[in-house]
Formats: sequence, C-alpha cells, structure tokens
Amino acid sequence: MCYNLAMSADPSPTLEDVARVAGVSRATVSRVVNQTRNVAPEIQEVVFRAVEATGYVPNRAARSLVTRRSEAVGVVVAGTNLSDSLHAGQFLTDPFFGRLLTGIIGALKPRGIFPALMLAENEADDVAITAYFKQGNADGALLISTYPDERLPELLAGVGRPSVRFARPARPAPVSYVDLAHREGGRMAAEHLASLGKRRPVAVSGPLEIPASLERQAGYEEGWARHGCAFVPTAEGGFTYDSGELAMKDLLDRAPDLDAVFAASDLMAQGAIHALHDAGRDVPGDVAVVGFDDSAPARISRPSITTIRQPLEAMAAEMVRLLLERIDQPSPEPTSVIFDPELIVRESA
Amino acid sequence: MCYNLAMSADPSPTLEDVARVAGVSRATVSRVVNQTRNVAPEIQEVVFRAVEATGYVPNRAARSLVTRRSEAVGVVVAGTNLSDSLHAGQFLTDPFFGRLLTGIIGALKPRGIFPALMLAENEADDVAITAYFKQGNADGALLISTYPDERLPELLAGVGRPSVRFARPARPAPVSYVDLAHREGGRMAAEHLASLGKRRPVAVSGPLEIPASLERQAGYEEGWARHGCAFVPTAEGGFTYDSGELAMKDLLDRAPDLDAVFAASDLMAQGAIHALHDAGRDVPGDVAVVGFDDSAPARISRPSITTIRQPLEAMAAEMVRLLLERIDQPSPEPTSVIFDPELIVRESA
DNA sequence: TACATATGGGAGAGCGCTCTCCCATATCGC
DNA sequence: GCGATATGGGAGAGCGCTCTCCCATATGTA
Repeated sequence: MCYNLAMSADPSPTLEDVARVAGVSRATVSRVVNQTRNVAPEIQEVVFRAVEATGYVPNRAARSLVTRRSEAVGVVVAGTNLSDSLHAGQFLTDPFFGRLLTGIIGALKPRGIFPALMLAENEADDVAITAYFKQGNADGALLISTYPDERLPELLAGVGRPSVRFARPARPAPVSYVDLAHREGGRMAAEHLASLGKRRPVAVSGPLEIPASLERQAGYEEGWARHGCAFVPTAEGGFTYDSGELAMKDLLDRAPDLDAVFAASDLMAQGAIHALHDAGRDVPGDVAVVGFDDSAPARISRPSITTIRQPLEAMAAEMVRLLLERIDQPSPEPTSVIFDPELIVRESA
Repeated sequence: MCYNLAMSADPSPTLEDVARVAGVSRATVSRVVNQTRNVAPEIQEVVFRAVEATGYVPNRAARSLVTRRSEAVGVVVAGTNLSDSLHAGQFLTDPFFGRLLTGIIGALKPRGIFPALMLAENEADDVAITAYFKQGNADGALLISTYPDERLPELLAGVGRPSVRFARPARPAPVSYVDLAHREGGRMAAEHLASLGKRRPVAVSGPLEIPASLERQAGYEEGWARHGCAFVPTAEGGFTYDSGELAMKDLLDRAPDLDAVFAASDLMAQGAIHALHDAGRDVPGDVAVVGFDDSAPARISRPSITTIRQPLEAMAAEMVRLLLERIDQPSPEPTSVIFDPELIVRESA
C-alpha cells in the first residue's frame, strides 16, 4: 500500500558481457579479475575499463560451483545448555563475547567474508548445522563453546569442514584451538594481591565445568600457596554481574575478614564490588578486587577494575588465520596456540 | 605436528548418483527432493531410500546458480558512529540487541537460514556490504541501525535486494520497518508513576538523535502534562548502565526532591537505581523507577525493574517474515508494522 | 470405440563461472 | 637461420542443479 518504488531489477552483467565489451575472451576477463595468470598490461587496462563500464560483479554461486569454495565461514555458539546464566541470548550480551565476535568480524573483513552466526543448543541443532556446512554454505567453522561434550568438530570434520575452537575442549578432542594461559592469569592475580600486602584472599570462580574456570582458580590458589596461604574460600559464579554479586555476599558471610578478591570475569568483579559497597567495605581501601578479561566494564566502571587481560582481538585474529589456513590447504593436523595474559592495574587493586 | 587425523574428503554424491541408485531420472529425484511436482508414491519411496543410502545433500551453489537465490540473509548492524557509547562491540553486548538477534536467529532457523553478521561503520563498509549482496551472497538484509543518515536501504535496493529495518528511519526513506509505539510506551510509564502518587518526575532519555528516544520522551512528558506536570527535568544518556548512573547523579543535583524516574532502557534504569542507592534513596520507597525494553537486567536485578516491554522476539519474527515475503515475491512496496508496548510491573515501581 | 484430458516421467538446455588444453606469436641460444 | 622455449590468448568442457518441453500412459466423456 502507499507508495511503491520499483526496484531496479537489472540483470547483472556476466563475464560474457564484459568479454564482449572488452573485445576479448571470457577466459581473459576471468584471468584479469582473479589475477590468476599473466595478461598483457594494455589488455588488463581494457578489461578493467569494461568491468567498470558494465558494473560487473562475479556471481558467487557460479564461482563456488566450480571452485567448491563458498568463501564463507560460520561462527557457532554452542553450550547454552550449560546453565541458565549462560543462555544463548544472555551469552551474546556478555562483553567478553562482544569483544571476541567483533575481533572475528574484523579479522574476516579483509577477505570480504561476513560470518554466519549459529546457535547450537541441542543435538538437532548440531545436525542442522552439519547439514548446512555439507551443503557448501560455509567452508569452515569458528567454535565458541562452553559445552563440555562437544560433538561438532567431529561432525564437521566428517563432512570435510575444518574448525577452530576458542578454548581447549573440556574433553580431549582432535580440534585446533586458541586459548589463554589461564593458570598463569590466576597466578598473576594472586601475586598482585599479595604484593599489595593482602593476606586473606577469596575467589569468585566461573562455572567449574569449564576448563578455563578451573585453571584460573588453580593458578590463583597456587599463587597464594606460594605465600603460605593454604586455603582460599571460593564461591562459584556464572560469569554474570548478578552471580558475582551473589557469590560475594556469600563469601562475606563465610569469611567476613577477607581483604582480597579475585573474580574470574570483569562482570563478576563488578557485581562483587557492588556487594562489597553494600556491605560498607571500601574498594580498594578495605578490599582489593581483581577481575578477568579486560572488557569494557573494567575500564568504565568506578572504581575501574584491575584485571587480567585476555588479548581477545589477537586471539580472534589467530582463530581466523588458523581456519583460513586450514581451508586453503586442508592439512588436517589440529594445532593449538596459547596466548599470555597481562595484568592491567587500575583502581580496584 | 603431533597427531594428524585425516579428514574424510568424500566426494559428495550428486543428483545424478541418487538417480542412478534409484533407477530414475535426475529430474525425478529433483522433484522428490524439492516437492515440486506430483510423483508416484512408490517412486518417492524409492528415491528417498536412495537419498538415504547415498547420503545425498543438495549442492547449494549449483542450486543458487539456477534459482538465483542464495537462501541466505544478512543482519547489518549500522550506526556505530553515533557515539562512543554505542560502539560496535559495545552495541553487540547490549541486552536489547542480544534479545533481538536471538529472535532473528530463531525465526530464521525453520528455514534453515543462518544470518551473516555485518558491521557497517563507515561508507567503505556500506560499499563492501552492497557488493557482497550484489554477488548473490544473500537475498536480503535485516537492518539494525542507529545511524540517522542511512544509505544502505537505497544501495541494497539498487542491487535488487530488499531490506527490512528495525525502527523507523530518522529521515523519511522508502524502507520497510518494524517498530514499537514508543510514544505510547512513554505515556504508560508516566501514567503508572502518576497512579503511584508520584508528582516530581524526571527522565533519563536515550540519545535524542534517535527517533525512538524522542518519542519515548515525548510520550512521557505528554503523560505527565495530563497530570498537570508541565516540566520534566531530563538528562540524556547513551542506553548504557554507566550513562544511566551518570545521568541520575546529574538529575539528583538538579532536582533533589524527585520521586519518579523513567529511564529509556533497563540498563540505564539499573544504573540510575545504583546512583539512587548511593545517594541514600530507597527504591521504590523514596523514588519509583520505570525502565524500558524488559531485557534480562530488568528481571534479574534487585530490586527487579518495572519496565515497558518491547516484544522484541515477535518484532524480530515479523522482520524476518516481511523480509522473506519480499524475497519470495519482490513486491517492492515498503510497509511498516508497529507493535504495542506493555507495562510490566515489578519491584522498582 | 474414439477422442480429449490428466498424470507422471525423461531428455536436455543452460545458469555463470573456472580451468585445462591448445595454438599463435615473441624471445632465445647456438 | 632454425629449432627450443616462453608468453599470452582463445576454445570449450563441465561443475550440479532446475525447469521447460515433450512423450507415454491412465482416465474421462460421448
């Protein structure tokens, strides 16, 4: 109803059209467009002019049909069945995920690739996603998962599609992955807090089904053990603001004289600081708090949060690099790249 | 290095293969697979069995080449140049966006489509995205934009790709869109606060370049005007938690005796409540707070937030429906669908 | 019975591209 | 000057599918 503006349904020009305009063969135009073989400079010039004149853009379907490449990749977000706090929509809003996804998109952009976003919430989804890849809709997958029982890498490998995972799988599996030295990160947090003269540490851990959470916690405890602190009261959170607040309240009950907190994500650190304020504790005066990730909340919130930085953009770029490498020449050997965490000192500790 | 598991590089079976196994022609198999014409039941049975036996999956590129459909859509997130607070990565982490994106993915899933995610941050991106569509990588676009000067719909229409926008464009443009009756939402907030006996209202608005922000604000003011309240002190926020907190602090300075707050997003409402607590005000005892969106923070935070709900899942589904309709039969007339907001009463008001 | 009309299956063209051959011409070594 | 070798261009097959014809058979009508 109302106004109706016609869309220009121009039949896109084909290679043939360009060839006719340029006065050369289809093959030559293809060579120029794809830089695939030597072509005399003056002919290249003519062809480029013809491409310009016709507004030619190669048809991806036709190209894919012969190259057997879609020039597309999928980002699969899995593991939403871990716990309610990590529900799909919820997970998408995690600042950690935002940074990672932005990094992926940025790393893919130079290749002219925009990732297809998929949520794998159950086995039916796994099957649908596998079929999607088998149809040739995408050449490979970037897996971001918190689900310990990951079948997707095998399924995808079964249809000839490489995948690269963010984080080491919970159970050994032949997948390439990019990860952080989480244990080292936890140790750095303890070391920093200890260097501040703190001696009564607690921890707000992530879900302990996730290797990363376990590692951070283990590193933190190990760090304190080196300072003679044998026991670290710990409450488990779900990486969210509210779970951090709740865990902190619990810890305040259990260890009222605490003076140092390590939260396994910035969001939980934020929640913990909130709870500490509510309990009348000054941060960092009474209690020092260290977060994890170095995502936006760490920089922005007041007090700004001292944190263990994950170089997520670099990790995303590495995932993309590994995947594209594996797509270009399917050397099926899984590999792993581990990045180092970095202590970012701000106000909270 | 290390272990090297070979990937099964099985050459996928083609229609031809299935036809041979089933003892029928390629055309018949195609008809059965696509349900495109009557085929005798017993032959269908034979074909299905052959499909099963060969593990046949249609090749998307070959199909696209002839149908001129990619069976893919893009989700374009634009307008990150509006302000720093709405920076791409930042915007991706907005719970509002998470709900919307989850809704889109869910609505697309039954069609076996996974949306390609694109960020349009500048004009070069617009060009790259347009080229992407022109190549036939996607049949249409879902636009989520806060940028007032949107060129993308025209560019996409120019290459024969329909698009559906979330929210009415700031400047009139021939695009289909789905939106909320924001003014009505603002009015509902005022009405509810007034019914609670409040009489000294303030507002934490969204960025006023965005029509939705203006409308909510206008509705809110109009609602109060009906109760004799001619002036509503207002501070502009950026939809984020911190901007809400900051705006609230400002308002507490300017109107210390305020007793009602309308924040144009739940995140800002959360920030405002935090600021109110810091100032020693009880919520809802001293000050009642109404948010907007009904996203996760509204439900989870304490006090839980009374809010104006946007039915984002339904809106996302409608966007998808409109887009697919326009792809299936390109009736280029732009249309619009407006959803009604709903007052969700919780603890904060 | 003879003809018109459904009904269901096969043949084959062609979508737009890439890529392997093959051939014409230019360049080189002796 | 003559064969060997680059170099650069064209011809044409074929990727896997859809879809329009066309034909054989079954069904309906007088």
